[in-house]
Amino acid sequence: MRLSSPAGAVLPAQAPASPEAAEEHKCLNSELWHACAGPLVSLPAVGSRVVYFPQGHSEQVAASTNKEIESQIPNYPNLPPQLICQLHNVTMHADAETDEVYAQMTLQPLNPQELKDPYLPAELGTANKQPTNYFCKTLTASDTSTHGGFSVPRRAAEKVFPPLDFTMQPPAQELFAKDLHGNEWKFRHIFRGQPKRHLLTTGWSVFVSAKRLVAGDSVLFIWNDNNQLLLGIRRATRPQTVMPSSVLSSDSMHIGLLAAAAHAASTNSRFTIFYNPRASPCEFVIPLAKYVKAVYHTRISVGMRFRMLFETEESSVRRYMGTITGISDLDAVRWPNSHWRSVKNAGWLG
Amino acid sequence: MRLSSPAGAVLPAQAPASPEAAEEHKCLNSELWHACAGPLVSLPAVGSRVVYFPQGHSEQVAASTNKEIESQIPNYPNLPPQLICQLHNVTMHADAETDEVYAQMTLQPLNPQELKDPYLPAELGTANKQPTNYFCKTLTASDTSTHGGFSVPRRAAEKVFPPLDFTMQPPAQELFAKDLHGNEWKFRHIFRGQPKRHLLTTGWSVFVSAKRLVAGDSVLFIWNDNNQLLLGIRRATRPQTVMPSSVLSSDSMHIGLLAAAAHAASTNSRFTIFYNPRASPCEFVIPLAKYVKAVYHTRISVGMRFRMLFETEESSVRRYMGTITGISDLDAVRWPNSHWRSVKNAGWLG
DNA sequence: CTGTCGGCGGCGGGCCGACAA
DNA sequence: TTGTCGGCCCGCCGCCGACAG
Repeated sequence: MRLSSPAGAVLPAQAPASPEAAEEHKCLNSELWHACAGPLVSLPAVGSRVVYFPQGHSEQVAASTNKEIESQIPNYPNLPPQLICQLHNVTMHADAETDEVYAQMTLQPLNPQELKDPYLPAELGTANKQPTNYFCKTLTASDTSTHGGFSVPRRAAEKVFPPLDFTMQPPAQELFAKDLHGNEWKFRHIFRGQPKRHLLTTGWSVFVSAKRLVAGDSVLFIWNDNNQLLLGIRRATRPQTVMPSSVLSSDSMHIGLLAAAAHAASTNSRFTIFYNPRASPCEFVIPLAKYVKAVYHTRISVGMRFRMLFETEESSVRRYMGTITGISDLDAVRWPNSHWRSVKNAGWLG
Repeated sequence: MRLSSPAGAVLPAQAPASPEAAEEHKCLNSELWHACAGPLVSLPAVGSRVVYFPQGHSEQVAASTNKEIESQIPNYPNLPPQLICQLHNVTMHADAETDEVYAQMTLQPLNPQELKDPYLPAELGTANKQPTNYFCKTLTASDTSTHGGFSVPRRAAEKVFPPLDFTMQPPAQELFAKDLHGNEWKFRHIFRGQPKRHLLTTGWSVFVSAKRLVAGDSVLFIWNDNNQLLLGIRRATRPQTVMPSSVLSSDSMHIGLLAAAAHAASTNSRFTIFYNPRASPCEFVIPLAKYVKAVYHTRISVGMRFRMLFETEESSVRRYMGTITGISDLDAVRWPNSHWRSVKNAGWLG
């Protein structure tokens, strides 16, 4: 028998007896999930009211299946371009194969009288506070090579890792870090070399192989309030990384998404969607209060300057300014009066 | 840089410049596809008329997403339990990750007048003739171990591989075999040991790692009429092997499947489905002629004995006899008068 | 005939400091 | 401060025949 396969089947230290059970019942670490998702991703609060954009959802599915939307899709005249819903449930997940983070949301369209309820300020959505004791490093060729280990940036090691005992020569310790699935990984952390530097040696290459990391991907360590070390990854955005599903045609998926929303809207019943923050850059479920504020309380007009937040490679946030050059519907036939991307943002780089 | 990753990224010898292009434009080797699919899987002929069972399709999707069908799904009163369609296109595919074979079909529901056309005998579907010069072996622990190579059954080697030059000591040659994606794999074939036996040595472990084969999986070699060696795999049916998609909820997928079929039926337009022969044991697209013959020309009654074909582990076909114990609809509320699995086959093992 | 094992040789994984950017 | 490299050691990959079922 192939006992320690290099092909990702390597068991991390102290793997739980049943990973599926852990995935199903235990709550995914919220801090780590948000860190992997990035600073710009926030999830609406459970119980709050949100606006769901079928068109945006459709774009995400199109991006995930690498298929542009065909024109064969039937019209759903009863499905409005935006659906105001009660958010009954939000659960955070991570793909078992790729560790890609995504969220599952249970939505219920509201009937006209429920729409009249005043909204609470809390419904604006809680800000996604990134953890304080964490660092994120983009892997170099040396980091992912089999020739050596992982070079830890000095400040990062001092801030995030437990302090080394410098009376030892060389100073070294064992680190245990939990990933999104709750699996624990063991690394040897050593301070050596000339000049001295922090390194992760034994255990590192197993992690790289199992997660199939390549140069350009990023790793992320968090030291949380419970004195636990958490470990996440953010893969570099590689083109053509997703592959078409062989379960259902992309056309049927699009129809399913629309028909499910239309059916839920007509019967005021719950439906379930997946939100992949890193698969497509569009949030298609946003807090109702934020939407109302944006659409009704702000007067948008051509020539107005605006501000956008962008995530840089180092995961900091930068601001860009632009000028609005036009306002129109993207697809006026299918989605009349939709506010989805109705603001043309051409010129924002100028 | 990690030049030869063990995690399936190992490039086989003479890989095509663009695998995606090969996958898209070149036709998958039909012989190999059918061999991997197994002797009981046959595809209807392009241009023929077929019967499509939404209920069976639904079962496949349920099996692929590991989710039982929820009751939230709307009714499609205009969608009959079986849909007679023109089969416009059939393409054979293989999953890029797992090599799992599946077929894509383009169907168009027929209008009432087209239904009156007499059907041709050819529409019964061409029998799936398995290739003659082939062998299939279930991998042992030794075969998948890193300790050694692959032990080739003697008769298989003599029948399928090119003859060795027995004047050499030991007799040996290099074999090149193409997989479903058109990638070529190189193996050293040697006849040695005491007693003498055929072995694949150098190159074998790379193949095992890349395809992530484990003991219990099967490999399949074909020597075709063009004197090419073809190489396929059949994975052992492992429970819980498929994982839920994070693109679309399984509920939405079910709705999409039904809504797509209903829309196509009402407009007589084309729709696309995927058929995964090894994911679920149910053929939900069958030749019209076969269906007509089975339903109308055969009188099915309780107590009647019948015959079923089964695929054994060694891929031969065995026949079992049984007795029909009852006739009923599986889901009389949702699918009244459906012939899908309307024959209860309890007792067929007796 | 063929599955598994002990033997063993050699490649490459992986730990080290040197050096330079 | 940290990315890459030469040096080097040893663990395990993988080729061999020996056996036995």
